[in-house]
Amino acid sequence: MDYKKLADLLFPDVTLTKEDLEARYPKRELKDGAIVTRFAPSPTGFLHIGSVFTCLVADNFAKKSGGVFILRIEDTDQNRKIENGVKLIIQGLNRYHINFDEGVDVDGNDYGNYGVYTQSQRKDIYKAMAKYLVSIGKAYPCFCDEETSQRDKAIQEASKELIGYYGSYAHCRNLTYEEVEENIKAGKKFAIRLKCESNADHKIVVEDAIRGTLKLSDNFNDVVILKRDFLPPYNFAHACDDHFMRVNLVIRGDEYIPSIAEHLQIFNALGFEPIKYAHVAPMQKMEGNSKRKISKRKDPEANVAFYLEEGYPVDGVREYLLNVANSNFEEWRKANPDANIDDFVVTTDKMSKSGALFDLPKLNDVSKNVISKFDAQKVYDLCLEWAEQYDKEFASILKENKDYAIKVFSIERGTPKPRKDIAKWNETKSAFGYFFKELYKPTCLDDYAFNYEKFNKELLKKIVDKYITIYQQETENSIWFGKIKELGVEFGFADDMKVYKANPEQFVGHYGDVASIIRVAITGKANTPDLFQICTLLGYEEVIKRLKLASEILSN
RNA sequence: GGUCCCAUCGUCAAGCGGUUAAGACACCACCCUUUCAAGGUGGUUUCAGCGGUUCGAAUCCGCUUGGGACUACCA
Repeated sequence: MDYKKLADLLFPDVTLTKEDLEARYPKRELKDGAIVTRFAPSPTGFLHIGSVFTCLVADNFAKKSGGVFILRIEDTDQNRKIENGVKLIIQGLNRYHINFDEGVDVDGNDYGNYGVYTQSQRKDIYKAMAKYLVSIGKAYPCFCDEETSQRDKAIQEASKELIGYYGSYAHCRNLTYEEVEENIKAGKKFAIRLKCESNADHKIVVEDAIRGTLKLSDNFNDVVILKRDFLPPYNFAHACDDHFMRVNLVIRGDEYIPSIAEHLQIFNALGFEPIKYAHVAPMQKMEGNSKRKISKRKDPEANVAFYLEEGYPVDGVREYLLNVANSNFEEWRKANPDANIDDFVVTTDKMSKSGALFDLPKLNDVSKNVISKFDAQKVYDLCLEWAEQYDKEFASILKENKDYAIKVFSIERGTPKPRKDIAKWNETKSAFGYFFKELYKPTCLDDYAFNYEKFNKELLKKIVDKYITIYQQETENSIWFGKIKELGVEFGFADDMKVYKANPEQFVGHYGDVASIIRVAITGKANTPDLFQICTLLGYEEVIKRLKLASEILSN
């Protein structure tokens, strides 16, 4: 068989050669150990949080090693492609401060010397390489239709044989030149298949950067490397693109582990150096008693939009994800509490082999810590940015009361032990809303269970009423608090915690309880920052107004 | 079904043949207390099971169980 002739018959228009491509995409001149890697999404839906995770890791590898991080769009499946898919991905990634050295921008323009970076525009490369494989006898045209493969599959299933296109099921593997020519003349469309030289009994051993040594069964299938539409499936595009983009570490989800053998076979047939892999475990989610991969369909938290909507600060999510990525991150953060997150070096050997369960409470904790370190201006800016998109009412209140709002956010901020009231911006309103007249809702004090039988409605009202008569705008916290204590003593509360603890039955409660009553009366909340500062910000009139309101509600 | 991957507290996890089996989140208790938080201290809870190898196993090897992935002209 003259393979060269066959190749020309199949690809009469293709003149591009492997040598041309090797020359067009020369080896990169980078320092030793530089990692060239890529993120290669398919524009088939929203941006998945797992993608952000993988990108964070990949970006870190590339940047820290003096390498390159590439964005490549894998849009060879024309059926699953969605409108604006690419834009969605890039914008989402940019929100999380992930930037590429080469790739495609939001407007679809390429940047970098190893492009183009969109697979549907790289057809000439795939065709050239497919032609090359045919010309050296390592690939062949396949005219089989879907019916044939369905039928074969049914037979294989029934007889418990391996499922695939191999052996006697590889109908087109040994077609003669004349038969191929005849089919083409008849107008039959064809795909290109790799001529597999191995079998399932053969085992291969692969070193994975995360998994370590992997023992896999070899591929036995004559896999399709060029579909009937002459676009490659993932396997062939992966080999051609990662080779010619001079990628040296492929970071991808572990669902690809079973196809490593197939991919390496393609690299080998092509005469490419085998590539290194790092297979990342996917994020998981609890369902019933078992874990499962976090799913685009079922889980809102799979979509990065979820975190944006909830108002998780970008730095909080990034920090959480890094926490999941590398077990020593926490240690590093402890040692470098104020360091920039970008200074952390992610390593493959510290990456978990099994998928981490997405832990929202942990995210909240991380996020609270991150926010607690922001200054008031930053809290204001980020919160407003969030509110403008997701809570217009709150946004306009923030804008109208900018200086005031910043003062609110300043309470106990910038201290060695800053408050940790909020984990995400959508909590700001409920945590600080009472500061704003528009959002303050008086609450019935009696609804609060103070856990003391003696705390009846009448007593509460008496305390509030009395406080109204003695309240003054103080300049000193100590004076203000002294009055709270005095007020308590008058109604039988202890003004000394130790005395109270020694004989709790002798008192109605302690000064903390008095403060709580006043706190709820003024703010409608049991948990707030320092009440004195709140009163100062609110101003005398407003405080009195609210106390009167509280008293009124109690008399009903 | 076949192939492969994975398995330490409720969750994230250190661990690499000898440890009282770290730490973090969550939960509980206590302490501190000029309120609320924060903080401090302590606690509950873990090596999936069974067999080997070894003086010695969470660690190495088998099997079992459980979970997951793949099994497309999807990626």
